[in-house]
Amino acid sequence: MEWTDETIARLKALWQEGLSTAEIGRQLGITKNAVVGKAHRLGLPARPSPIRRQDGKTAAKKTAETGEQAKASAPRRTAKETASAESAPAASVSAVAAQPAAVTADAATSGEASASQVKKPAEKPVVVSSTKTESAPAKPLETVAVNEKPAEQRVKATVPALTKVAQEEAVVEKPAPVAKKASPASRPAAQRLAAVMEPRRRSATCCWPLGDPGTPGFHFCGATPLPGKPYCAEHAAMAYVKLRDRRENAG
DNA sequence: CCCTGATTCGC
DNA sequence: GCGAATCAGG
Repeated sequence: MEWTDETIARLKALWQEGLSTAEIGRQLGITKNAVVGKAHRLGLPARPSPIRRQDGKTAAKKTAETGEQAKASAPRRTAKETASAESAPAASVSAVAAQPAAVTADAATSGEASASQVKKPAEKPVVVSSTKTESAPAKPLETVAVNEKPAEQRVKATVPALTKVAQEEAVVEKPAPVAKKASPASRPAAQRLAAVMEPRRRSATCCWPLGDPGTPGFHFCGATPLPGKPYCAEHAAMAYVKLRDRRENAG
């Protein structure tokens, strides 16, 4: 994997948005291991994990093993076939969304998530978390955009297609005709703040992140998004892909 | 089983 | 530095 500034930036952005490592990996066309490893090396903040390993023990065990059978090098390399499981046939046709969860807020609003299988989406650190953006130094208009970025909305990727349809229907609200980028400063601060904190409003522009957040060059796609989606048609196609099929085309 | 993230360690 | 293998919890 060639970690260009581009990919690193995207990793950072997606990581900071709270996407799962596997999710990030799929979008970048790499494995979750690569994502985690890189994130770890970059010193990115560890995100809530239910797991914590009992240190020392396993390490000692491994050390002992390698110590004893130093000759039998690279045993697990051969087990590489196991990895095929990940890139294996994506028979599942059901789920569709990568992170179309934006809907969570909207669905809740309309009160009909029909979420028999939706796992309490609200318990995730969704919208609020995106407020802690590190790209604050940017221009005000970007600050606004940041709060509408992709991950502000993530839902369990396991959301069934049916539910997704229901959600999309629930989202058919008309986005306020607000020219957010056009004249942010022309609006009263209160209004701008309100706009920022309004989770239900769909972005007026495609929020696909480009570049490194926190740097002047960072920007969002900016194209006209699909109705009810944070991305333009082009990037929505990249973001909303079948669960298992993503690794190929992402990137 | 599926998912998740963290760590280790050969390369 | 990289990431597959592995661990480990949900």
